[in-house]
Amino acid sequence: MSGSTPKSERTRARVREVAIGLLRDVGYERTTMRAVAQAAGVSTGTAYYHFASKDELVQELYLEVQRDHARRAAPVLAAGGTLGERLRGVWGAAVDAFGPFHGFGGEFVSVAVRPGSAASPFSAASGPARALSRSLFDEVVEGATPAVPPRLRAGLPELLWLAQLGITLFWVHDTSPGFARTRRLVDQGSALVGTLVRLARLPVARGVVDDALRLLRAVHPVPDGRA
Amino acid sequence: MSGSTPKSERTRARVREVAIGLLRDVGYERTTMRAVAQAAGVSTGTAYYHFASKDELVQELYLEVQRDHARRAAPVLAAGGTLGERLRGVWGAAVDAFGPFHGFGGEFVSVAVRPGSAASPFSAASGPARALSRSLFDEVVEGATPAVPPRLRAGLPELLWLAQLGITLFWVHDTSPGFARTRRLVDQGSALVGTLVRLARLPVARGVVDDALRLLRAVHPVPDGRA
DNA sequence: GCTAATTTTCGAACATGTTCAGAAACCCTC
DNA sequence: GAGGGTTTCTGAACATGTTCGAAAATTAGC
Repeated sequence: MSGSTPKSERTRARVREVAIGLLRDVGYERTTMRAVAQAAGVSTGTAYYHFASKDELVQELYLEVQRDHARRAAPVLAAGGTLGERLRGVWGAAVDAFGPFHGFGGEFVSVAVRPGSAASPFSAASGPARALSRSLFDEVVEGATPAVPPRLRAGLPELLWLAQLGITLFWVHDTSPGFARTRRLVDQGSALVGTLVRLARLPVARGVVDDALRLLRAVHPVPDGRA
Repeated sequence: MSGSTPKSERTRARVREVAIGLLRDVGYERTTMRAVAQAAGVSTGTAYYHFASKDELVQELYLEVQRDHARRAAPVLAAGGTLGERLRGVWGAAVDAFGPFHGFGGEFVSVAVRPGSAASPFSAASGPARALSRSLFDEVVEGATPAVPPRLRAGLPELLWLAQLGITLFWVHDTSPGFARTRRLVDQGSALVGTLVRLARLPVARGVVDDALRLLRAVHPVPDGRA
């Protein structure tokens, strides 16, 4: 709340940065709390004073990566284009942003998927990170040309965000050089979504689309709460 | 290879059973290796002699649960019915079989999703468990009336299996009483799949279906290998 | 400026997963 | 049944995430 930066904030920031650097360089397992504390020049107790758990430190890394993703996706979102093209750009930017962490991706995903974990994309703690990530897909849908049918506007971004989680899970297990298989998934998947949304305009599809939307609503009652 | 049962097998089986019981009753975290060993009447070292890690013990539990799932799904698969009905039955049986573990589901999923983990559904170690689970969806598709279009037979079971992973992930985070939301997801999701497969017969859908099948092939080059 | 409260830091302590050097039990050969 | 080799078992030891009571530093009140 105050204007100046109290000392405690500086210690916290230092621990945060050291932790992110270590996680980036040596992965989840080999980044011990003792190593973080030592590299930050404090005791382990102090590290725990500022961050409740190791997972909370991982959460900071997530935020950093998501900011990077948003940065990389910005030009795509500003450029216009079809839904498929925009989606391809945003998903592709995600693969680019995640790249450096592939070696430890599994560890991170494992941490993220644990419901209790602060780093879970569904947890309340990662609300800001999730909102940032979600908003990218709002923009993908909003700025598409030709415009996405209004009926789909409400649910589609959420669906695309979930699809990105799936892509991430796939990427974690992808050992092909340059993540070639994940790239293919992104390219063909985004094109497929474009085609499906185009088809959704046909009268024959109305029934299925309604069913899908109802499913989405039934399953997702609280738009922004904890799940 | 021998006919009789050596003593070592008995110790191993005892550890296995105690571990499964503890995991079932008190969850992943509170099931310590020391507790398992003590309850089995051996030392911790002995437990590690028979099982390389705690995850490997969890893997044993998975196998058990999957057998239970298969048992529950059997009558559905024997009964015939439409694709949607059969799918609903098999997915519903999964929710039933998983039920007792909901409290610790997240811990288990977290373990399962770690690529290195023996318990990962994509790992070589869980090949048998995966094959068992996969085969259920082969049967779902094979026995459906009216028959599933031949073009879809190859890829659909894999897709439905993956969808079950998604449902499981959803279930883990589902805190509604009786897993009501997950049940809705299963009911409406299986119906939606039924509708989609029905629509896939229409000429207008031929393009999308081809794209989807191509995507599946491009992304999944090795049908039964490690991924 | 001094005292009391509050914030921040420390480091020892605890429980856990895992390892390992060696002891014990077992099995086979002679 | 004695000796040697293999399998099985043991429990102490290690590193790790986390907790906690107390010390130190800082701030607030007067």
